[in-house]
Amino acid sequence: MKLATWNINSLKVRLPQVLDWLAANPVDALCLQELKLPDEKFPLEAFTEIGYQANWAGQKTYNGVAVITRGAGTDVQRNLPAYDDHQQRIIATTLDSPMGDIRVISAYCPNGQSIGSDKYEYKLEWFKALRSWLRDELQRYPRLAILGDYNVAPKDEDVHDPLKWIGDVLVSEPEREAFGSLLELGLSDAFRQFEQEEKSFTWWDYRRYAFRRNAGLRIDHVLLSQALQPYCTACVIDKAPRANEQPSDHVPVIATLDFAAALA
DNA sequence: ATGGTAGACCATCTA
Repeated sequence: MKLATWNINSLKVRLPQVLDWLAANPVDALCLQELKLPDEKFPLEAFTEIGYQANWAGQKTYNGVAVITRGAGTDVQRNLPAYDDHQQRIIATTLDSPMGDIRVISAYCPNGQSIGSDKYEYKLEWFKALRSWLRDELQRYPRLAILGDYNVAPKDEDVHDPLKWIGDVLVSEPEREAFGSLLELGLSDAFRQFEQEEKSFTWWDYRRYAFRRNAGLRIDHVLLSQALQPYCTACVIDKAPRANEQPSDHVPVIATLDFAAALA
Protein backbone atom coordinates (compact mmCIF):
# COMPACT_ATOMS: atom_id res chain seq x y z
CA MET A 1 0.00 0.00 0.00
CA LYS A 2 1.32 3.42 -0.95
CA LEU A 3 0.21 6.72 0.56
CA ALA A 4 1.33 10.08 -0.77
CA THR A 5 0.93 13.80 -0.10
CA TRP A 6 1.36 16.77 -2.41
CA ASN A 7 0.62 20.46 -1.96
CA ILE A 8 -0.28 21.31 -5.54
CA ASN A 9 -0.95 25.08 -5.13
CA SER A 10 -4.08 25.28 -7.32
CA LEU A 11 -5.69 22.09 -8.59
CA LYS A 12 -6.99 24.00 -11.61
CA VAL A 13 -3.48 24.73 -12.84
CA ARG A 14 -1.90 21.48 -11.68
CA LEU A 15 -4.60 18.94 -12.63
CA PRO A 16 -2.72 17.65 -15.71
CA GLN A 17 0.42 17.21 -13.60
CA VAL A 18 -1.51 15.39 -10.88
CA LEU A 19 -3.07 13.02 -13.43
CA ASP A 20 0.32 12.37 -15.05
CA TRP A 21 1.86 11.79 -11.66
CA LEU A 22 -0.85 9.30 -10.65
CA ALA A 23 -0.39 7.42 -13.93
CA ALA A 24 3.32 7.06 -13.17
CA ASN A 25 2.80 6.57 -9.40
CA PRO A 26 -0.40 4.56 -8.91
CA VAL A 27 -0.60 5.09 -5.15
CA ASP A 28 -3.57 3.88 -3.09
CA ALA A 29 -4.18 7.32 -1.63
CA LEU A 30 -2.94 10.77 -2.64
CA CYS A 31 -3.53 13.61 -0.20
CA LEU A 32 -3.69 17.03 -1.87
CA GLN A 33 -3.45 20.48 -0.32
CA GLU A 34 -4.10 24.02 -1.55
CA LEU A 35 -6.79 23.11 -4.07
CA LYS A 36 -7.71 26.80 -4.22
CA LEU A 37 -11.13 26.01 -5.64
CA PRO A 38 -14.68 25.72 -4.28
CA ASP A 39 -16.38 22.33 -3.84
CA GLU A 40 -18.41 22.63 -7.03
CA LYS A 41 -15.30 23.19 -9.15
CA PHE A 42 -13.58 19.98 -8.04
CA PRO A 43 -12.69 17.97 -11.18
CA LEU A 44 -14.06 14.64 -9.94
CA GLU A 45 -14.54 13.17 -13.42
CA ALA A 46 -10.88 13.58 -14.30
CA PHE A 47 -10.07 11.26 -11.39
CA THR A 48 -12.87 8.74 -11.91
CA GLU A 49 -11.79 8.39 -15.55
CA ILE A 50 -8.43 7.08 -14.40
CA GLY A 51 -9.91 4.75 -11.80
CA TYR A 52 -9.75 6.88 -8.69
CA GLN A 53 -12.33 8.19 -6.27
CA ALA A 54 -12.09 11.40 -4.28
CA ASN A 55 -13.23 13.18 -1.18
CA TRP A 56 -12.52 16.87 -0.77
CA ALA A 57 -13.15 20.01 1.21
CA GLY A 58 -12.87 22.96 -1.13
CA GLN A 59 -12.82 26.71 -0.66
CA LYS A 60 -12.71 29.61 -3.09
CA THR A 61 -9.26 31.17 -3.63
CA TYR A 62 -7.41 29.69 -0.65
CA ASN A 63 -6.74 26.38 1.14
CA GLY A 64 -8.78 23.28 0.26
CA VAL A 65 -7.78 19.62 0.70
CA ALA A 66 -8.59 16.29 -0.90
CA VAL A 67 -7.89 12.58 -0.64
CA ILE A 68 -7.74 10.74 -3.97
CA THR A 69 -8.20 7.01 -3.39
CA ARG A 70 -8.38 3.73 -5.30
CA GLY A 71 -11.31 2.46 -3.28
CA ALA A 72 -14.26 4.33 -1.86
CA GLY A 73 -13.56 5.93 1.50
CA THR A 74 -15.97 5.70 4.42
CA ASP A 75 -16.68 7.92 7.44
CA VAL A 76 -15.55 11.07 5.66
CA GLN A 77 -14.77 13.95 7.99
CA ARG A 78 -14.23 17.56 6.95
CA ASN A 79 -12.20 19.86 9.14
CA LEU A 80 -11.67 19.71 12.90
CA PRO A 81 -15.06 18.99 14.50
CA ALA A 82 -14.45 21.02 17.67
CA TYR A 83 -12.72 23.98 16.00
CA ASP A 84 -14.94 26.51 14.27
CA ASP A 85 -12.99 27.47 11.16
CA HIS A 86 -14.13 28.52 7.70
CA GLN A 87 -10.70 27.63 6.27
CA GLN A 88 -10.79 24.17 4.74
CA ARG A 89 -7.69 22.38 6.01
CA ILE A 90 -8.63 18.80 6.88
CA ILE A 91 -10.29 15.91 5.09
CA ALA A 92 -10.27 12.42 6.59
CA THR A 93 -11.48 9.12 5.20
CA THR A 94 -11.22 5.45 6.09
CA LEU A 95 -9.76 2.92 3.65
CA ASP A 96 -9.98 -0.83 3.63
CA SER A 97 -6.70 -2.73 3.87
CA PRO A 98 -5.56 -6.31 4.49
CA MET A 99 -4.98 -5.18 8.09
CA GLY A 100 -8.44 -3.68 8.47
CA ASP A 101 -9.47 -0.02 8.48
CA ILE A 102 -6.84 2.62 7.90
CA ARG A 103 -7.64 6.24 8.63
CA VAL A 104 -6.07 8.57 6.07
CA ILE A 105 -6.02 12.31 6.69
CA SER A 106 -4.98 15.12 4.36
CA ALA A 107 -3.87 18.17 6.34
CA TYR A 108 -3.01 21.70 5.27
CA CYS A 109 -1.66 23.35 8.40
CA PRO A 110 -1.62 27.16 8.53
CA ASN A 111 1.47 28.95 7.24
CA GLY A 112 1.69 31.52 10.04
CA GLN A 113 2.97 34.32 7.77
CA SER A 114 5.31 35.96 10.31
CA ILE A 115 6.19 35.54 13.98
CA GLY A 116 3.73 37.28 16.26
CA SER A 117 1.15 37.98 13.53
CA ASP A 118 -2.52 37.08 13.93
CA LYS A 119 -1.94 34.27 11.46
CA TYR A 120 0.91 32.94 13.60
CA GLU A 121 -1.34 32.86 16.68
CA TYR A 122 -3.99 31.13 14.58
CA LYS A 123 -1.42 28.57 13.48
CA LEU A 124 -0.51 27.66 17.07
CA GLU A 125 -4.19 27.52 18.10
CA TRP A 126 -4.97 25.36 15.10
CA PHE A 127 -2.19 22.90 15.97
CA LYS A 128 -3.63 22.60 19.50
CA ALA A 129 -7.04 21.78 18.04
CA LEU A 130 -5.45 19.32 15.62
CA ARG A 131 -3.62 17.54 18.43
CA SER A 132 -6.76 17.30 20.52
CA TRP A 133 -8.76 15.85 17.62
CA LEU A 134 -5.98 13.42 16.67
CA ARG A 135 -5.87 12.06 20.21
CA ASP A 136 -9.52 11.03 19.89
CA GLU A 137 -9.10 9.91 16.31
CA LEU A 138 -6.25 7.56 17.29
CA GLN A 139 -8.56 5.91 19.82
CA ARG A 140 -11.11 5.25 17.11
CA TYR A 141 -8.59 4.38 14.41
CA PRO A 142 -5.36 2.88 15.76
CA ARG A 143 -4.09 2.48 12.18
CA LEU A 144 -3.85 6.13 11.20
CA ALA A 145 -1.79 8.11 8.71
CA ILE A 146 -1.90 11.90 8.55
CA LEU A 147 -0.17 13.36 5.53
CA GLY A 148 0.17 16.93 4.44
CA ASP A 149 1.80 20.32 4.45
CA TYR A 150 2.57 21.05 8.10
CA ASN A 151 4.35 24.32 7.38
CA VAL A 152 6.95 23.29 9.97
CA ALA A 153 10.53 22.19 9.36
CA PRO A 154 10.94 19.97 12.45
CA LYS A 155 14.72 20.23 12.84
CA ASP A 156 17.64 22.24 11.50
CA GLU A 157 18.52 19.32 9.22
CA ASP A 158 15.24 20.08 7.45
CA VAL A 159 16.40 23.60 6.58
CA HIS A 160 18.86 24.49 3.79
CA ASP A 161 20.43 27.31 5.80
CA PRO A 162 19.46 27.05 9.47
CA LEU A 163 21.41 30.15 10.48
CA LYS A 164 19.56 32.31 7.97
CA TRP A 165 16.22 30.93 9.17
CA ILE A 166 16.74 31.23 12.95
CA GLY A 167 13.52 32.25 14.66
CA ASP A 168 11.67 32.65 11.38
CA VAL A 169 8.19 31.35 10.66
CA LEU A 170 8.18 27.64 9.68
CA VAL A 171 11.17 26.91 11.94
CA SER A 172 10.44 28.81 15.18
CA GLU A 173 10.56 26.90 18.46
CA PRO A 174 6.81 27.24 19.26
CA GLU A 175 6.00 25.79 15.83
CA ARG A 176 8.46 22.95 16.30
CA GLU A 177 6.95 22.26 19.71
CA ALA A 178 3.49 22.20 18.13
CA PHE A 179 4.72 19.68 15.59
CA GLY A 180 6.47 17.72 18.33
CA SER A 181 3.24 17.59 20.33
CA LEU A 182 1.75 15.54 17.49
CA LEU A 183 4.63 13.05 17.71
CA GLU A 184 3.94 12.74 21.45
CA LEU A 185 0.62 11.15 20.53
CA GLY A 186 2.60 8.20 19.18
CA LEU A 187 2.90 9.43 15.62
CA SER A 188 6.23 9.10 13.86
CA ASP A 189 7.78 11.09 11.03
CA ALA A 190 8.01 8.30 8.44
CA PHE A 191 10.74 10.03 6.43
CA ARG A 192 13.15 10.00 9.37
CA GLN A 193 12.68 6.27 10.02
CA PHE A 194 15.00 5.66 7.08
CA GLU A 195 18.43 6.71 5.92
CA GLN A 196 18.03 9.81 3.76
CA GLU A 197 20.22 12.08 1.70
CA GLU A 198 21.35 15.24 3.44
CA LYS A 199 19.50 18.36 2.39
CA SER A 200 16.29 16.56 1.49
CA PHE A 201 13.49 19.09 1.08
CA THR A 202 9.86 19.15 -0.07
CA TRP A 203 9.35 22.88 -0.72
CA TRP A 204 11.37 25.57 -2.45
CA ASP A 205 10.34 29.20 -2.78
CA TYR A 206 9.45 30.20 -6.34
CA ARG A 207 11.75 33.17 -5.95
CA ARG A 208 15.51 33.59 -6.25
CA TYR A 209 16.09 30.31 -8.08
CA ALA A 210 15.53 28.50 -4.79
CA PHE A 211 15.05 25.08 -6.39
CA ARG A 212 18.13 25.40 -8.55
CA ARG A 213 20.13 26.26 -5.41
CA ASN A 214 18.32 23.56 -3.38
CA ALA A 215 17.40 26.35 -0.96
CA GLY A 216 14.43 24.46 0.45
CA LEU A 217 12.71 23.23 3.57
CA ARG A 218 11.20 19.88 4.52
CA ILE A 219 7.70 20.91 5.61
CA ASP A 220 5.55 18.17 4.02
CA HIS A 221 5.35 15.08 6.19
CA VAL A 222 3.84 11.62 6.54
CA LEU A 223 3.01 10.83 10.16
CA LEU A 224 2.16 7.22 11.01
CA SER A 225 0.57 5.83 14.15
CA GLN A 226 2.42 3.23 16.21
CA ALA A 227 0.21 0.50 14.75
CA LEU A 228 1.22 1.42 11.18
CA GLN A 229 4.86 2.39 11.56
CA PRO A 230 6.20 -1.21 11.76
CA TYR A 231 4.83 -1.88 8.26
CA CYS A 232 6.40 1.16 6.66
CA THR A 233 9.25 -0.03 4.44
CA ALA A 234 10.10 3.24 2.69
CA CYS A 235 9.41 6.96 2.65
CA VAL A 236 10.73 9.04 -0.23
CA ILE A 237 10.48 12.52 -1.68
CA ASP A 238 9.77 12.69 -5.42
CA LYS A 239 11.57 15.81 -6.62
CA ALA A 240 10.81 15.18 -10.29
CA PRO A 241 7.61 17.27 -10.55
CA ARG A 242 9.47 20.43 -9.44
CA ALA A 243 11.21 20.36 -12.83
CA ASN A 244 7.88 20.44 -14.72
CA GLU A 245 6.64 23.46 -16.62
CA GLN A 246 4.54 25.49 -14.15
CA PRO A 247 5.49 23.37 -11.14
CA SER A 248 3.98 23.52 -7.70
CA ASP A 249 6.39 24.93 -5.14
CA HIS A 250 6.00 21.61 -3.24
CA VAL A 251 6.78 18.04 -4.34
CA PRO A 252 5.16 14.71 -3.36
CA VAL A 253 6.20 12.53 -0.42
CA ILE A 254 5.39 8.82 -0.70
CA ALA A 255 5.25 6.21 2.07
CA THR A 256 5.13 2.47 1.38
CA LEU A 257 3.36 0.12 3.77
CA ASP A 258 3.99 -3.61 3.36
CA PHE A 259 1.53 -5.88 5.14
CA ALA A 260 2.59 -9.11 3.39
CA ALA A 261 4.87 -10.37 6.15
CA ALA A 262 2.24 -9.77 8.81
CA LEU A 263 -0.35 -11.71 6.84
CA ALA A 264 1.91 -14.63 5.87
C1' DA B 1 15.67 46.32 4.93
C1' DT B 2 13.51 45.04 0.71
C1' DG B 3 12.20 42.19 -2.93
C1' DG B 4 12.26 38.46 -5.59
C1' DT B 5 7.63 34.55 -8.08
C1' DA B 6 3.24 32.29 -8.44
C1' DG B 7 -1.88 31.82 -8.08
C1' DA B 8 -6.41 33.72 -7.39
C1' DC B 9 -8.57 37.54 -9.14
C1' DC B 10 -8.64 42.67 -11.78
C1' DA B 11 -6.33 45.59 -6.18
C1' DT B 12 -4.30 43.10 -3.20
C1' DC B 13 -3.90 38.89 -0.41
C1' DT B 14 -1.50 34.65 0.64
C1' DA B 15 2.30 31.78 0.45
